[in-house]
Amino acid sequence: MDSSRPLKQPSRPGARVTAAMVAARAGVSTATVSLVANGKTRGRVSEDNISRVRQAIAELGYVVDSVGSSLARGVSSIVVLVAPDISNPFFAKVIAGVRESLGADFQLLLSVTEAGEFPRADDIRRILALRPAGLLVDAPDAAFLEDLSTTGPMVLLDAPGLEAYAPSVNLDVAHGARELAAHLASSGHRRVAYLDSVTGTATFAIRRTAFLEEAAARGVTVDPAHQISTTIDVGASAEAFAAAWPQWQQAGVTAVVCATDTHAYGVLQEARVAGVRIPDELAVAGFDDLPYSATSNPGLSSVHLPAARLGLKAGEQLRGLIEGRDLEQPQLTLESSLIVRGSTERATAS
Amino acid sequence: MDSSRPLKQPSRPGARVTAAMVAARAGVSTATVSLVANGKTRGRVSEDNISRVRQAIAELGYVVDSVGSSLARGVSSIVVLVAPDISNPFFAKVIAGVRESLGADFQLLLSVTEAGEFPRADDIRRILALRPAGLLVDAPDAAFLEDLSTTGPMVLLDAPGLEAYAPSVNLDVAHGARELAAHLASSGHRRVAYLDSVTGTATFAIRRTAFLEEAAARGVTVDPAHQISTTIDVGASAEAFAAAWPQWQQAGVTAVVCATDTHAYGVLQEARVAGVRIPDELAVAGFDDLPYSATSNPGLSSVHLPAARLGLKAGEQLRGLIEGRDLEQPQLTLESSLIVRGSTERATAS
DNA sequence: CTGAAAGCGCTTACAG
DNA sequence: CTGAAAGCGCTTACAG
Repeated sequence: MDSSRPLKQPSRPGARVTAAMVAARAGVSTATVSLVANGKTRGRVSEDNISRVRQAIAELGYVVDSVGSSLARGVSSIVVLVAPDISNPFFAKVIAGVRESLGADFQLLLSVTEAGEFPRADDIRRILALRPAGLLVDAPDAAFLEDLSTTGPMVLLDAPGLEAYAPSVNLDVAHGARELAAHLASSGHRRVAYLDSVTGTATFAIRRTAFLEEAAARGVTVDPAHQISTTIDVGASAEAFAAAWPQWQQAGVTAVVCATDTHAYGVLQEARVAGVRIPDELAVAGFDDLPYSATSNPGLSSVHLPAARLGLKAGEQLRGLIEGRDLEQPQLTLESSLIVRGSTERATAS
Repeated sequence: MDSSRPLKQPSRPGARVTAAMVAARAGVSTATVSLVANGKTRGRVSEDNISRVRQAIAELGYVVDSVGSSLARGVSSIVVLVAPDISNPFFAKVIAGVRESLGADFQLLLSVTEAGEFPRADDIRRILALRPAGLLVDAPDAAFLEDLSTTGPMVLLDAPGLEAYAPSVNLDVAHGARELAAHLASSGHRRVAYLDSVTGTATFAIRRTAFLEEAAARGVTVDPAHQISTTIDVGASAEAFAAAWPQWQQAGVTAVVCATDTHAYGVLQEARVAGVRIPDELAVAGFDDLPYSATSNPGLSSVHLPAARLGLKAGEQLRGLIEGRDLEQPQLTLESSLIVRGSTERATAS
């Protein structure tokens, strides 16, 4: 009599609906409710009870409590994404890809640390205490993976050279780097500078090494004195370029390759201030192909990396592991390739 | 005898260390372990037992299992951030701010939906089933908040007009919008177009309304026929501008205001293609002041919004609620202001 | 100050 | 097909 509110509104707010309440309403045990709620009725629950329970669930607005469920099962439905830096548009895309592949069955928990730094053993413990269904680890170093020593499902993203630790999805940045070297060489550049990222992530070493090798093979000189590095930050990069440019210019440098587009934006910005004409006086290129590289003036030549696909594939692989499937290809590599824009297209291509 | 491995390495990997194991080692009950692990020993545990337990915890590498803990307490240590779109550099900064204020005590769970869409009742239930310690909701609509009807701690971000639902942190976008109108008026513009976002988020309505009002007050005409809208996407915006420009030009439009910098990038891009000189032929401005707005050529005039502070403040407020404190100021508003750059700085300022 | 015990909500052998 | 019961790991009155 005191339940004057319409039943459509699933229970009064605040009062948690439990399996016991559903069981009582449907006239069955909580075991049966659990079976129905989890779709494990196959040959274990009568049609009659299935529909009773379904109705009770609908009427009460019951949702399986994931804390209780996780405790009983031993794992939660949480997938943890460990990443060193998310204030990066590239990373936003990776996340979007992960979300897409994970779907509604898993919740994505972000474990972020200071830009460029990696979680310590402490943080890891706290994460593992959540009993995640799986782990996605972006751009880790070996030390971190040693620390981790988890036995659960795990997939690495952008972790070249660490394939021994877990199934991985990597980017073939070397390919794009070589294309870039070839492009600059064929445009007539003979002396090139390299603006690297200070982050010790493996991908940056590969970008640089592949570029330097191909450049050397094509007769392009990248003097060690013309290789500098800064944090991934427009301002820091602009400053570093401003400081280095006079020497570079004097040494006959006509192009600068940046480890990320973000670095390149700094160069573009400072070049404008300093009156350096791009691309005629200096060609500039980056990696990542962020959305704004198509918009800057001139457009920024950049090695395109499939961020969303990286996240998508990693999520798919992880799902496979969580569901206990054998992965057909534990190691995936996604292509990269150079997008040429105005920042390297000289009128005087050789 | 069979434990030949060094004890420093906290237990053998894979074997979960429980409070019972710690209790056994320290020669106390699990109740005491719990008290020590949670720092609730004040007048309840002897110094002696405290140090025994601490030592056992260290030796075994015990970490409180958060699933068990959450079930017993009734809430988890998870803070859920509900947001309509994260593939947006603006949002990456908001997240960084949230992380900073939340610290190590809480885990940040991202609940993302399709760009521009909001979670349905279904998704909400699944989130609430995690028993979050608190909710952070970015740019919600009233319908969503009605659905939510949660009683737990919740803080809204960028939710102007919805202060009745929960403590909020908002951005004073109207202020920047008015500054922008004043700036364009004083630069001599008399006919201006407006490129809006199709997302029905309140902030966009406020940006537009405030701009239109101030423009009108200053004798600047924004013909309804010159107000169009697209998704927040460089390409979509570029296309829309390409289609609209001939008419705008004919009608004497000399400036276009974009609801976001992302829209503005599309305009800049297309303007270059179409040979429209910026700012002389057309002035362009946006909102958000994304990092690349300082770098584009010309630099993009934009209303700066403090993204990181938005996340930071919201996180702080939420912590307050979770800890049961009364908020001194349940409603916070952060300033916005116009940053003038080359895209609106005509040589011929009146 | 301390520990035995109940309970959080669920899942899963197990016996019927 | 069904339900009583044990158990997941922890926290918190409660009695001592």
